[in-house]
Amino acid sequence: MDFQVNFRVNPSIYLKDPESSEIGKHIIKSSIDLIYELGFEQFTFKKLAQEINTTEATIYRYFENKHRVLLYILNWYWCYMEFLVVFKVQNLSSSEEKLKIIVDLLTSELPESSGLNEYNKKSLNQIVISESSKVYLTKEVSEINKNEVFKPYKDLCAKISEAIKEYNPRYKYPKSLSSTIIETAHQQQFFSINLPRLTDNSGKQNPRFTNQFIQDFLFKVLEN
Amino acid sequence: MDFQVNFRVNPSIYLKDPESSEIGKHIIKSSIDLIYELGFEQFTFKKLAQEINTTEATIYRYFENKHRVLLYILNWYWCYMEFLVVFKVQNLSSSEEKLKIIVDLLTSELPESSGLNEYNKKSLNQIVISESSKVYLTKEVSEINKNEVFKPYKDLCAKISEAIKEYNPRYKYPKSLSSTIIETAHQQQFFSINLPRLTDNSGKQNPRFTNQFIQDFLFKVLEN
DNA sequence: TTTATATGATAGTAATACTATTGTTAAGGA
DNA sequence: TCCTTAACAATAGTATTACTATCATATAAA
Repeated sequence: MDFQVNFRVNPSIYLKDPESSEIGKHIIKSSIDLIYELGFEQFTFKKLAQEINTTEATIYRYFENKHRVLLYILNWYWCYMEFLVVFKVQNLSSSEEKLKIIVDLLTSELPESSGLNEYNKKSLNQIVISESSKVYLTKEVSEINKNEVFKPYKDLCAKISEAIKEYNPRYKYPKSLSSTIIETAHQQQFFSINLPRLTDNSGKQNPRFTNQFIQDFLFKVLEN
Repeated sequence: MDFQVNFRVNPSIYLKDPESSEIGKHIIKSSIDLIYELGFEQFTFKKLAQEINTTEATIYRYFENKHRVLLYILNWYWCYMEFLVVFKVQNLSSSEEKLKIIVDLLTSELPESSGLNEYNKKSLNQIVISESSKVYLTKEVSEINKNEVFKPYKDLCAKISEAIKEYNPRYKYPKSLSSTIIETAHQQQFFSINLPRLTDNSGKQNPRFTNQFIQDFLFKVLEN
């Protein structure tokens, strides 16, 4: 299956829709590459402008600031992840299978399809792991949350919690467990690479480690 | 019990030991207040200097940059938390009790003792919740990790994983489970306040929620 | 053809994240 | 006692960041 997937990202995130022009698409594509390369703190609109041969002024016509760009990228990711969850889980009768698929999706790299202006999935993946929490860990969360900009994250969380409830309707914390496995998926991958002594994956560098840890954990928690 | 606790923080974090002078102690104390008040991004050495009636130049003699100050504060916190864990868990024979105490410590506010130049524990607590991951979620993690600056975190993690192994020696992921409950303790508290739909604590605002969630899942995971 | 819109080019500002220099004071050693 | 050193204050200065503003040009829509 190879088709174009697009999501309508909440308009309050941007000033001008980056999907509406070539330069806009270029902004997102190159932002993903640059944030991956430099880290979010060192990423600036000036560097981005140089990269895509335009000016800071132009980029500011699309986004208020770099935080909004990160928010846009993550909104896209959350929407895509929810789409993948829905898509891959449909027609499955076993709720155990559903949960396994979900854990796979959360801990594997995004599928690299061959669309033309596709984002670099490897970079996007690393951004999700290393930078995603910076999007809400800010003094202005409550303020920006008023515009529903975290809705795709909440929707993804709700979708996963449905599968959890299906597997065990008596479990009391389906949403917290969802957000925990989403965040833990990023964290344990980050720790495995950068601070392995915070994991049980030091040394061997088992690429399936996070997957195994979370799956083990999830089913034990949901056991009766 | 009311006594002075001090920890020797890794000297590579600072240029001049802030514990060695009044102004140094003032730097840490006021940094905690200001980072809490402004958030880490808006916190600057200029504002800090104004707050304590000194100059930027003086602060730069103690710390290379504000990231190091945050690292110092969190090192102190991790050391203190490990101390509390060791202290409160000693003499307990039941490993179940030990784990319950640990979860309590991770999800409650730090004890407010009455020492003189004590840090504001409420602010410190919020900093741990909202800012702690910024200390490692940076492109330079591996670089700064070489100086052992995350050792207190790893030690805390190791200490908790000992209690886990004691409770269930066959559990395969004690360290990952430790780091997961530490991080989840912060996350779920943050989400409860700021993005409650990512939790099962929306509306009611149960202050014991995070505690109950983590205790529930910890014992289910460690059950045989 | 007119007109609106998007972009490019350029300039400018306030704040940030530093570095450097110089002078004063106070403590410690000879 | 004098001499030295260290710590800090005061000040200045630089490069970069995070914007905002202005104006000219190209191009696509009316």
